[in-house]
Amino acid sequence: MKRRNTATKEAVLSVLNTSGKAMSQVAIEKKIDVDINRATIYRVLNRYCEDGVLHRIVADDGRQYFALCMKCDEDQKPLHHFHFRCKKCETIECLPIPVHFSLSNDYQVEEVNCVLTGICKDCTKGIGEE
Amino acid sequence: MKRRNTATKEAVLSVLNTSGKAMSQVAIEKKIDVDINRATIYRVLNRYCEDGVLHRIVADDGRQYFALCMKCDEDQKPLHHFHFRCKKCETIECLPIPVHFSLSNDYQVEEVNCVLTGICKDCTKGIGEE
DNA sequence: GTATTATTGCGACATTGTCGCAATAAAATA
DNA sequence: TATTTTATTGCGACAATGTCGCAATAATAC
Repeated sequence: MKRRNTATKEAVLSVLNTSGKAMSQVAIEKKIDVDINRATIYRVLNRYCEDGVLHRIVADDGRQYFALCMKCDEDQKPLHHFHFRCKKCETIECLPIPVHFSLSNDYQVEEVNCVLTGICKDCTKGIGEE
Repeated sequence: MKRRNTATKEAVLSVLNTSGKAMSQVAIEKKIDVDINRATIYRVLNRYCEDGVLHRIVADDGRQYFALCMKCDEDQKPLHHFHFRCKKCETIECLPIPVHFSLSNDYQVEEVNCVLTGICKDCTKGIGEE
């Protein structure tokens, strides 16, 4: 299925790009200046995930977050990495820490989802916006 | 607040004990012979988590799972470990694989939630019940 | 046996994520 | 440029998850 360029898609990507962090649908909707339907945002995000533009993180708050992940582009292959969810500024950032584990090969690992939760660097230092 | 012994609480713990895996509220409710209210199960589970009897895992399906985690008792301190969610038999098991990461100490890590998803050992071998 | 209060069932609620349908608009075609 | 094709969108609805307040129940202490 071919993809079309729309203002909506670009707006979503732009928000994620400038934030540099993983964002939930709600956070994206808040940051976007235009008014985009909730379901549409989810569809745009899901399509970007299919196309490998974004990756999805499910945090321990049970919500989905979506990130562009700059780090992925530096390496050839996007390695699984840890994420950090800050309870204070309510953002999720991709940590440049790869996830390592060794599992007997009768397990078929398809997805890796690792999230650390707490207070992030900026908020610890008091830089984080409330 | 003191805790009281009730049939409900014991039934929930018993189900988790015999299963040996992490279970969701729905899975627990299905396995339990008696009829227990949904909200009550959640409250029982949350109380057990507060008391350190259970630990909570949020999987990448966005749902909470609760486990007794035998491995935790062998060591003095319950180390953070990986979990494996099987898409086929829809169970989550605690893997005896500790989670390692080093993060600069201006991050305050409060929770660790690591879940691998795919097809588990038993289901790969065809042992897993459908 | 009685009093205290932790626990439970019930109903209600907010939130999240998805889906079907009709309307819209981007891209391809003539 | 005008027309066709069909990807995208908005809207409404839905199921599922997890929580909470309230009144009723029952475990423990007295």
